Amino acid sequence: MKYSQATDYALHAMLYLVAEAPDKPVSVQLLAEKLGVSQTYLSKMLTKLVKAGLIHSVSGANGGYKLKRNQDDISFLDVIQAIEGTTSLFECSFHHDSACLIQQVVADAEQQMMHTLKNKKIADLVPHIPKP
Amino acid sequence: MKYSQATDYALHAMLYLVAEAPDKPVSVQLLAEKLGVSQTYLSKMLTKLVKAGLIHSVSGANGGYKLKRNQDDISFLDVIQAIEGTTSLFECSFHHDSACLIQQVVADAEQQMMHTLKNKKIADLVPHIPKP
DNA sequence: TCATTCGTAGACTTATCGTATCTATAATAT
DNA sequence: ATATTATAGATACGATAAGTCTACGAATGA
Ligand code: SF4
Ligand code: SF4
Repeated sequence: MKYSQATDYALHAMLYLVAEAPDKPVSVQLLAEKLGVSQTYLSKMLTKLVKAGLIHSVSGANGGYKLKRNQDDISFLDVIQAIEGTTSLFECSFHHDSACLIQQVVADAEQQMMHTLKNKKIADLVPHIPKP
Repeated sequence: MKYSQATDYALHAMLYLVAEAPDKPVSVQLLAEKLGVSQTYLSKMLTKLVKAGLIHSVSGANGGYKLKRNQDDISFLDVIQAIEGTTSLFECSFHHDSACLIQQVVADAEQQMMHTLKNKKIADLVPHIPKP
């Protein structure tokens, strides 16, 4: 069980947007080049981020993507859930109890993780970006 | 991103073993019937649990599986890791920094979850098993 | 000893999902 | 208008999960 590689791309793209966040939108072409991934594929993830309300897209010449919200509001959880979805980590196959304990234990644990990811903002690590 | 269904089966099998834990080993045939899954498939998971040192197998007539450790020592994390493996939730594609922050944030969050799963023992919810 | 019962292991098939590409379309700046 | 850029859908490919089948080995008991 792993996060998809798409999440990896999305996190890096967001980090770039937050770090270099100018007024000008940055094109998927530039981002894709930085990340070493194809434009068309990366655009799928960016579109998901748009639909999640994290970034804003501008069509046409000199268009691209820029942040929508205040950058300090964007957490790791936001990005991850935008890509991976919000379905819970564990779903039992039988459902014979509405308040089942196995499910509840795993859900609890997942909540712990989500809490940490929610409190960590992308902007938090801008000062520490490693050199590519 | 979800836990595999195999984890679901393994957790239920363990719960059954802990709850009904007699001296006599319980056969995969019985377990498979209880869980509504084929014997051969379930046996794969049980074999993983054996290799992880959680249960003990007895060959031959009247054989089967029984707990190895003290049942109070068996945590959710033990079972989950036996099935899913122990590779971390997130691995970046570039690795240009040995102490990368993106990776570290996610790893931290995962640790939170693992901590919760480690403190929760299978035996904890024996008193609350729902009726199938 | 021999047949029966039961776990182990590997090869194998099938289904599902992540990864990736291509193409057509809509929106916008110059 | 034309070039530029995001969006959407179809499609193909590959990896992994899910599940089956069969042969083998170990223990029991008759
Ligand atoms: S015991 Fe809980 S997790 Fe298992 S099948 Fe029933 S409701 Fe689902
Ligand atoms: S920034 Fe961190 S997570 Fe991203 S590629 Fe570099 S080391 Fe990996």
